[in-house]
Amino acid sequence: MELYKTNQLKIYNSLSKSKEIFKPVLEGNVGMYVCGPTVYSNVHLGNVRTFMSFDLIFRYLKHLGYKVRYVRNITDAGHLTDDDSEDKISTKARLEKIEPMEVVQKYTVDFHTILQKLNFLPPSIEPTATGHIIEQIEIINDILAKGLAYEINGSVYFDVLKYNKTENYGILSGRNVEDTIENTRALDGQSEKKNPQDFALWKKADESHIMRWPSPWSDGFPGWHLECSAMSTKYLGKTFDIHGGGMDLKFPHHECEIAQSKVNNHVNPVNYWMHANMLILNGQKMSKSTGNYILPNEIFSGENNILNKPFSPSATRFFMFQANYRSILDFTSAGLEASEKGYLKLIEAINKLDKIEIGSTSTIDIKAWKQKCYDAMNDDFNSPVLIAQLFEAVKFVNLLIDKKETLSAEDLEEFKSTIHVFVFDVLGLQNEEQQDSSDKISGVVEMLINMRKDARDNKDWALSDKIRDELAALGIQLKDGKDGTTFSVN
RNA sequence: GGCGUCGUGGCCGAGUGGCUAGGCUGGGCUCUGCAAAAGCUCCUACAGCGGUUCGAAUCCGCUCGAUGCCUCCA
Repeated sequence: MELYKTNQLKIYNSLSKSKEIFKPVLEGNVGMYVCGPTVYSNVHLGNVRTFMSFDLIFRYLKHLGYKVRYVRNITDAGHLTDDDSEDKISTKARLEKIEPMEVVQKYTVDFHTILQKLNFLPPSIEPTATGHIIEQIEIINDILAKGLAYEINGSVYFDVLKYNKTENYGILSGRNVEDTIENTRALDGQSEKKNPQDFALWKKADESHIMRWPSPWSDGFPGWHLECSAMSTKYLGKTFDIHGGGMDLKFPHHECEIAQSKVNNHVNPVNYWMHANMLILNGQKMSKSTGNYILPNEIFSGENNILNKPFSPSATRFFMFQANYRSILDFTSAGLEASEKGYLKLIEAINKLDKIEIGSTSTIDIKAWKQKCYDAMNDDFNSPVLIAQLFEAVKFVNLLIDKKETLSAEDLEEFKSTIHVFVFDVLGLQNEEQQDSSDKISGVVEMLINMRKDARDNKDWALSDKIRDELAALGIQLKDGKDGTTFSVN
């Protein structure tokens, strides 16, 4: 039987601002859409955090036995820069003297490479905005026909005030349109709009604009909120289960999506809105536009001004999951170092699992422990609490090896498989320690351990300590236990 | 200015109307040739001020502080 039938999952819904019992539209199936990156520069760690949160959610939903269609788009057109109406992709192309689609390709590859290093599962569908121009034009036609958009000078804008007469623009972000009117006065640069809070569905391209498509209104490009509506509807239906993204997209982006889809399809597009919180650096949100950010590769290589040393992808992953996805997380060297130590401790325990001997009875309630792991994840994907339970498991492992506790064959098997499920399948961590110590290194170290044992038996402490210290200098730590010496590679 | 979120022990970070978070750091003990590892153990907390309550860090109000959005943004 599928696990989702016995696990009641609760999800925090941004729309209701409360945790709700998750019930998919179609039993056993989940449709999930997450706003992906705009590929005009390298993804920074803040971007990655959001995607990582949804990678965890994707992984857990799959583990529960749901058939998940996970759609994460690539925004390769459509974002306006603030100084003019050129879009971000073509601005960058001019700066770098290359074709717009070359920029798109370059940073899409970068995005995929980074996510692969961090052991992400690929989404089911990864559609691009430029691949769905026709669908977007269809939606604009429909909204125009329904009288909730208007055309001016070849551009089409969504009429927010008219929409708000019958619907609630601000339902997600808790705003009301009147406030928006008062407070966008200073920023009202685009005078062709009827009202400052109207947003573009289609923008006419000027002469210098390279990325452009024909449409009934002008040669131009789609507005930046439209692609998500078009692609989510196309692949997941008019109403689907989960829509995710960063907290900063709540307004206006997701608000606009709701408005577009409601007009287009007459139904609420999303049942559960999920928003991942921001990653903070130097007390400020990480952001490309302010320059306050760090790139994943800079973390892995150590080439940055923030961290004292390099950190592996799994250590970085572990750091992220030690905080809840809905909490603001502060990125610091000390924080990463603490997480790395915890991660290594966990992996070390996993590598020792095979040393546990089967006992005749069980002195630990493995079923109760396992249930706590599920309870944590069922409570809005509470990864920090799951990790706390995994550290309980580390404690168990050491006690079992010391024979201070015992497990029956059946319980031991369940214990091992549960650890593997949560550490590798759900959290998506990798056993980096094991990969680093090849058979050859293991053989050499085992030989040195034997030599050291002889020295210790002869009370030749000088030689014994020399072997230990020189190995330590190479990053190989020896650990003397009751049943001999083991080692770990850092 | 408007709409939000948050303020937990040395640090990072869960959670909750009365009952242990967890990790890192520091102290003690056990083990050990010594150390490390491992085990046990100790330390300290819920921004401030009021209110509700038998009882609040947890609910309500105010104050202070931080931060996000309101303009592209994960």
